[in-house]
Amino acid sequence: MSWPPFDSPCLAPPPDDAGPLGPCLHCQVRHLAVCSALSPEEIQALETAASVQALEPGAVLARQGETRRHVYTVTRGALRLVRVSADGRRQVAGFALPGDFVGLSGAPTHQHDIEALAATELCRFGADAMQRLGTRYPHLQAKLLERACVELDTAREQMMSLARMTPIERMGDFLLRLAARQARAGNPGPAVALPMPRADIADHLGLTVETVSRSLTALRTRGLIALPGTYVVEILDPAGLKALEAA
Amino acid sequence: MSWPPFDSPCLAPPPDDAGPLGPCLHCQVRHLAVCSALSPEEIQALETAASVQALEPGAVLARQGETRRHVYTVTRGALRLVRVSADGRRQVAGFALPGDFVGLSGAPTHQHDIEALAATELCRFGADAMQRLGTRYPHLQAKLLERACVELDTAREQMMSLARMTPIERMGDFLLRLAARQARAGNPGPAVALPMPRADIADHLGLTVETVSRSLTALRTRGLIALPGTYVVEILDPAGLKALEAA
DNA sequence: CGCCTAGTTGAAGTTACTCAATATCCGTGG
DNA sequence: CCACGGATATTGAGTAACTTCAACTAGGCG
Repeated sequence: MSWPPFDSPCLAPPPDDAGPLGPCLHCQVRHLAVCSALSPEEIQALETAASVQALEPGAVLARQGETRRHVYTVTRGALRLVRVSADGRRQVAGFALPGDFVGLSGAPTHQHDIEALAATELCRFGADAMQRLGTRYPHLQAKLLERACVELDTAREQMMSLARMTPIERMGDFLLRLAARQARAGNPGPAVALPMPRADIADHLGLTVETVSRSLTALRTRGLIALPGTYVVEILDPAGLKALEAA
Repeated sequence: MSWPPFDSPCLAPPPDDAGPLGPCLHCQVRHLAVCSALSPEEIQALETAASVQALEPGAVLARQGETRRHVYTVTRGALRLVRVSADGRRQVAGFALPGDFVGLSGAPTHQHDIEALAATELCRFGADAMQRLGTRYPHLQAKLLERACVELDTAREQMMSLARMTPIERMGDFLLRLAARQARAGNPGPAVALPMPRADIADHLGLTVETVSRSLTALRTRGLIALPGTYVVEILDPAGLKALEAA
């Protein structure tokens, strides 16, 4: 099995004084701090509860049904959240990129398989430690809640996409969303990396691989995107893509 | 416009000593308390921040794009969360029944129109008051977070349904889910009330009204459900319905 | 009692899926 | 370094399924 090439930078470049926890954990904590406006005390508490974890492409972080013992924040790479039904139908609930939380759920067990799409690094927090921290630092928990609510909004957007958009519109929506996330993570350009194979996009958008391929071709034919490589999309006409959805 | 008949009981029957806040607020607070194992102090704080709101069928609680000033818990009736795109495509993100929270979102504005499907009563909390309460009572905020995570799980289930199920399977899934929610609210029987018209079910499941109608007929023909009235479904064979989805 | 809205049922038309063949990309081994 | 092999992606033709369009039925309110 070969995986799409994908290397994402740390969210915030590690400063020289990264400290004993190493650059990646540091930048993750910095990221959390930036997002949450945490106090030094809170950051210290987070750092104490965290540990770093690395995954090879294809590695499995968790399996559907396993007990949820940790929550994670992604610092590098990419993950997919996959659900497979008894008869083999596959659904990719989402992709986790640097800065995203993974493992948030109301259930005591994981609701998805969580698999690395590329070389991935995460910060791991014990679920109960996180809960204790949340109780001790309400501000932190408030940010977690906000994060969950944003995820909720995203999921509902995705529902709209699945329920009411044509394949081409879904593809455009997906690309714009991915571009926005990569922009937030520091990738400015029109080139968007696709860390996942076509099959994952298909299972994410409720389509077949063939339809995904045809949709990409259609967008290229219309001059909205370019496809310099299998796993790279250049967004030539963001406004045109956006217009697809609304129209 | 006429609305499906729907009357849901208060979650917990109001005791005689309902107090100055009235029976419905009382039972809502009791509900929150039961779900959250709140302390008397926390309950008192909640009651102080809350006020009751009633809606006629068809009344609009909020419009997409409006500033979110409140969060609500439903004590009676039913609501729908609707999103309409620029070109008129409609999506019902979900239905809120007694015991559900409404208004949770990561965005500063409402992401959906929120409309009453029946005579509805809610408890209203100021959004910032709620935030203050959450900071002051971490336990309460933890419950809110859990609630949001459960919503997130639900939304992802819905994604699976939209992406990978046939119309008949979606219909079965929807009915089972609705039955489970009504069971939790105290309705035990095989009879499930549909507080919404067919068009709302269609826009919720990503189908057309016609397909919804045909799916219901198909389920009835297979002996899985009965349709004693337009807005009532009897689930004759829950196992058979469940088997549809997995198969 | 009649109109109007909502729901059901039927026939035709699109659209995305399925099946099949070809092309391309990568990693491997000669 | 090039050639090969396997997997992934693209492209093409046919089919099934859902939607669309249309007619009909049922129920509620004036």
